[in-house]
Amino acid sequence: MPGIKDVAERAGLSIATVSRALSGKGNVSVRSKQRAQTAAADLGFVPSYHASSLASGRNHNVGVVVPSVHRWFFSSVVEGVSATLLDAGYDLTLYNVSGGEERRHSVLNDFLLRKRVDAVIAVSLELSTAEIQQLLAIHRPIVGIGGPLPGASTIRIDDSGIAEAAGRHLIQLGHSKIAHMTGDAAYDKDFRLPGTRQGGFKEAMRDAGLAVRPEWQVCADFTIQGAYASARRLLGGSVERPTAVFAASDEMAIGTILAARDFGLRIPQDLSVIGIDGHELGEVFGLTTIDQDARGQGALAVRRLLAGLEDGANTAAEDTEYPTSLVIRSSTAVPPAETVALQA
Amino acid sequence: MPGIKDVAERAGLSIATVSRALSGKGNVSVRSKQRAQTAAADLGFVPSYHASSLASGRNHNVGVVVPSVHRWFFSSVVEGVSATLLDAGYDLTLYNVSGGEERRHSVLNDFLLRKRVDAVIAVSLELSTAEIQQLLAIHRPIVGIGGPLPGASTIRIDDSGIAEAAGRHLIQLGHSKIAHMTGDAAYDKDFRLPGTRQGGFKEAMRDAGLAVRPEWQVCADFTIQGAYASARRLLGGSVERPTAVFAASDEMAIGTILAARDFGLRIPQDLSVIGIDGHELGEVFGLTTIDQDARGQGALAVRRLLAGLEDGANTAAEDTEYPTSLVIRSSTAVPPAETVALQA
DNA sequence: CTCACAATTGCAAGCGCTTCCAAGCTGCTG
DNA sequence: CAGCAGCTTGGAAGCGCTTGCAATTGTGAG
Repeated sequence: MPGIKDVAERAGLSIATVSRALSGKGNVSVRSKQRAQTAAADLGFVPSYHASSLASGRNHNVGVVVPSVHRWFFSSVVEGVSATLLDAGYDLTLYNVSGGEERRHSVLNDFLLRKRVDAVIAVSLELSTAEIQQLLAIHRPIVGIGGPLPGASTIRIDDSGIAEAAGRHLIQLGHSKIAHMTGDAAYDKDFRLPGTRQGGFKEAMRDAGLAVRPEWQVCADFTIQGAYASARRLLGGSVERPTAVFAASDEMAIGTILAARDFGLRIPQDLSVIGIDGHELGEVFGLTTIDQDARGQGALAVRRLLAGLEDGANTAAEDTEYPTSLVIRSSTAVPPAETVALQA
Repeated sequence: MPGIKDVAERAGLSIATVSRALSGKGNVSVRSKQRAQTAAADLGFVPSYHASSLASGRNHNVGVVVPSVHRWFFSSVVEGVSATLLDAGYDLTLYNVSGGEERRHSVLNDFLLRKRVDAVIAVSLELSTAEIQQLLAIHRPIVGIGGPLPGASTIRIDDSGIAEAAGRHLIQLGHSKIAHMTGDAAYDKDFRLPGTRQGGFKEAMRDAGLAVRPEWQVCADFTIQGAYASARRLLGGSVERPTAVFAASDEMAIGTILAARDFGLRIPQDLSVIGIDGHELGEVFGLTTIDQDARGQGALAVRRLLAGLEDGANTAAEDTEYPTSLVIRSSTAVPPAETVALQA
C-alpha cells in the first residue's frame, strides 16, 4: 500500500505539498496539484483515514444510533442518512442498540466516546441529560430524529398535530366511534411518541365533543403482527365495535385491516382505518395515512450536521419541524348508515 | 479529554505500562494493572481509536456492505451482525449501496480501501473478481452472505435445494399446477438467487414429471407490493389458474396471498402458497415457509471473521452452508378436489 | 533594476497510542 | 553468595498524515 511519501517521491514534491494538493486545502500551484494527483492515481494511493483523523481531528464519520434497523421508520431514516453521507464522502457507523439496555449503555458510554465520529445522529432515542452532556462534552454535535433531545438539535414531525389531524379526518367523515391503537408503554419510554400521538387524538375528540372510550384505546408493538393480534381483540371482542380506527403507525393500521378482513369487515364500508407514516405497503391496502418522509428526515439531519461541521461554526441547537402530508386513499370513508353493535 | 499520559501520571506508571495494563496484552503485575484501571476509571479515560489503530494496525471495525437496509433479509442480517459486533467491542461501518451503481462503485473503490475496516461483510452482493482482489490486496478478510463470492469465504443457504424442497412439498400434497414467483432480472445480476431458486424449483418439477408452464413463471421485485401486483395478474388473468404458488421470498408469498384474497380465493383451500425466509409476518398469514435464520447468518459471519482476526491466522476461504428448516403452517394443503379453469 | 509583498513550498513537530528493546528486579539454583 | 532466568518496567521510535512556521520563489511597483 503506497503512502503519501511514495506519492511525494513520484511527484517530485514534498509530503506537505502533496497533502495540501490532495486535500484541496491551502495554496498549491496548479502544476503541483496536477502532479500530485497524477502520482496518487498512478500509485492507487488511498489516504489512511486513521492517520488523517489523528492528525487533523476530523473523522469523516458520523455515528447513527437506532433502536433497531429492522423497523420501517428506522431503516427508512438510515437509508436517507446513508445515501447523503456516502455522497459527502463520510462513513456511517451504525449503532443498533436493539436487544438490551446494556448494549445501549455500552454504545453511549464506550463506543461513542472513542472519538471516532464527528457527530451523532440519534433516532427515536431518548437520552438522559447526563448522556447528552457526555456527548456534548467531547464536542460532537448531536441531532435527534423523531425523539425529544433536550439540549441538542432535533428534527421531528408535529406528532401531536398530526394525530389531531388524523382524528379530525375521521370525525369530519362523520365518525364518532373511533378507536385508537397506540404503542406499548415500553415504546413510550424511549421515544414517547405513542403518548404524544394519543394526546393529539384525544384533543381532536375533545374538540369535537366526542368521548374517548377507554376500551377503544388499545395498544400494540408497532408491528403488523402485533397490531393484528391486538385488533382481533378489539374487533372480535364483546365490546361494541368502533366504526373507525386510528393507528399510530401504518404497520399497525395494516395489522388492523388484516384483522378486520378476518371478521368479514369491509374497509372502508364497515370500518375506516387511518395510519401514520407513508409506508410503501400502504398503497396495497389503500391505506389513508399521514406521510412523514422518513428518508427525507434522515437526509436533512445529515445536511444540517455537515453544514455545521464544515463551517466549523458551532451552530446552536435548533428544533426543526419536518412537514407531513395527509394522503387520502380508500381505507377511510363515511361510517355505515346505521351502526348496530355486533357481537363476534 | 484525558489521554493515556494523564492516566499514567495519575497511576504513577509509565505510558507503556498503562497501555499494556489496559489492553491486557503483555505482562503487567497485578498491582500495576489495578492502578492503571483505577486511574483510567477515575479520569473517565476512553482510548482514542484513531491513535490506537494507527499504531497497532487493528481497527476494531468491520465494514458491512448491503444493497439496502430496508428489505427484510438485509436488515435481519444487519441486526445479527450488529449485535455480535457490538458485544465484541467492534464498530460497524455500514455501506448501504442502494440507489445507483456509482455509489456502489465509490464504496468499493474508495471507502473500503481507506484502511478503516479490519474486514468486510458483503451481503447479497456479487463482486467482480477484480473487486474481490482489490479487497484482498489490502489484506482484509471478506465474507459474503447470501451471494457467491469467488475467492472469499461465504455463508449461504442451499438455495437450489431449498427451492426444490419447497416445490416438493407442494407436489407431495398433490399439486401439479404450480406457479413460481421469482425475482426480477435486475436482482439476478447482483445476487443471482432468483435464478438459483427457480432452478431448484424446476428440478423438483422435472423429478415429479410435471411441466413448468412459462405463463406461470412470474416475477416481482421481492416486495409485498410488487408481488401483489404481479400475483393479481397471475391469478386474475385469462390463463388457467394454478393451484399453488411457490414464491421465492416470504414477502412475495404474502403479496400473493393478499392478491388471492382479493379474488375471493381461500388459502389454502383454493390456493396453496409457500415462501422462503422465515419472515416475522408469516405467522399472521399462516404462511408455510422455509426458514432461513437471517439474523443467525449475520451473527455467524461475524464470529467467523473475529475468530480469524484474533487468531491472526489467515484462515482460508471456506464455504459454509447454513441450515434451514421447513415450517409448515396453514397456507399449504391438498389442491381442490376438482380444478376448473376459472376466468376472472 | 531593486525592493516589498504575496504565493508556494518544505521542514519538522506533533496527533495519542503501541510495541520493541534494554534495563531493573526478584527469587532461585549451584 | 555469585550468577542467571524470568518477570516488570520505562524509554523511545514510530504508525501516516496535517499544519504552523520559515524559507524560497515569483511578481508588480517604484
